[in-house]
Amino acid sequence: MGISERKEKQKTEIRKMILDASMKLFVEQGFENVSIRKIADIIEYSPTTVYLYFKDKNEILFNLHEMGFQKMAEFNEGLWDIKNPLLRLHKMGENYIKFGLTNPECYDLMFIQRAPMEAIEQTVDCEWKSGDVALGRLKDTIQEAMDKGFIVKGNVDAVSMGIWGMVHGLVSLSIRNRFDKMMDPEMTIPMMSQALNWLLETIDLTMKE
Amino acid sequence: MGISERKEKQKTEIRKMILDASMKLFVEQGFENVSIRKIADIIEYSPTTVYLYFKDKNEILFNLHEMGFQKMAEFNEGLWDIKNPLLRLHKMGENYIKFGLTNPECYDLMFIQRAPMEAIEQTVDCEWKSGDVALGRLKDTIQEAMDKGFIVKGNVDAVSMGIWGMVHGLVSLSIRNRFDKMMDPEMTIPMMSQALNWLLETIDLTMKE
DNA sequence: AAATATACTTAACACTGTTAAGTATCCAAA
DNA sequence: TTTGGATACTTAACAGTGTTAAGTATATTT
Repeated sequence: MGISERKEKQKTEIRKMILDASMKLFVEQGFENVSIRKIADIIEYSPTTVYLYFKDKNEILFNLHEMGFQKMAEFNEGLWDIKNPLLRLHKMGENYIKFGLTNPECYDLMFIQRAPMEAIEQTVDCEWKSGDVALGRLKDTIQEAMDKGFIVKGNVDAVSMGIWGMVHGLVSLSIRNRFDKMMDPEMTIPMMSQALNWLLETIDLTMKE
Repeated sequence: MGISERKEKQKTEIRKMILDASMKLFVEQGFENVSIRKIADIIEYSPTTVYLYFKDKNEILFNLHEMGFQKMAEFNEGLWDIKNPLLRLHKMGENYIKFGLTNPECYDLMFIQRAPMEAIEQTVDCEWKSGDVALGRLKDTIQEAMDKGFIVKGNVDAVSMGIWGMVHGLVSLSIRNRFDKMMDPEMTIPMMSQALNWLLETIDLTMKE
């Protein structure tokens, strides 16, 4: 079936064109400028054509959100070679914050915007795979730190949630401008590092006694 | 100048009508249904009249955000009588999470949406007073706990930021549906409590030795 | 009575996501 | 070769959004 194969290829090629255009708009003009009409302009098709390749805008934004996770994965390359789980946890937290602050729009789409989750809702398996994978790595690291007696043993799920909550809270308060009027802009990053250090030093058992 | 006073009163009365209508839409139909035209419909004026009383929609949303902080303050009444700063800190955290989860749209406007901060940006003093007050209370409690030797001494600003970050992170991940596909919906609230307890127990020096 | 200030409205601009209906183009069967 | 149908795409429209310039009554002041 050479013909239907070529058809299929064309289908995925136009899908790629749409996603490329979306990404271009996203990185060059920001989230609010990713509109169906502007995408259509770039790929030189009519706006309605976009709907022949994607169910709705949420599905496009879900794909951008996935690319965000890929970018984050690249950003975290080399982290998984770190043997000491506590040190790895430290670097993971630092990287998470750094990634969020240097890619605020990307982070926003991944962890704040509703659109990608609404796209998942209308899917068959209805799973947030990217999120699961990312949290999984955190859990594994914390489990390992507990097993080795580096931090106090406890509910891994709750502790993971707490640590993720803290770094996400710091990043999202920052990129949604809740720190702007609260403190010197030059101090927010050091302060966030300090907050993370405080948490990780507090749970660290290796330094004590 | 009785006449200009009456004028002024009328001005504030219509402002109140607009805000009442906005709040009505907000609580009955949700954030996405607060539109200038719908507000105008309720108060039985034309949409453009709204702009004679408010600079833009952001200014209206800023006012709703302020009402949110008032609601939160009422929610927290009785907290300030608690003598033990560590216990108070505990209850503050619990209340913060509870408030966020029971008033998600309200919380969203207060701590996630951009609109209120954009309204502040175009103001004269350019200060987030409500945020300052709320964080101030957290700082005071943490300072007190440090002074009394209940928790490890450290940078109050960083610790406050960390704790606020964590509770905000948990609430915002929850109300922006990042936990939905991650765990049993019935377990998220207990899990969040557990995460908070874990943090506060970890920093608690009163139980140790 | 005329001029001016106040309060409000109409109409429009420039957008948004989305859908129903219509039109070419290509491919296969009669 | 011609006809019929699937494929790919477009036009036009719906139902909204925030916002502004310009116009119109009404009321007040000169």
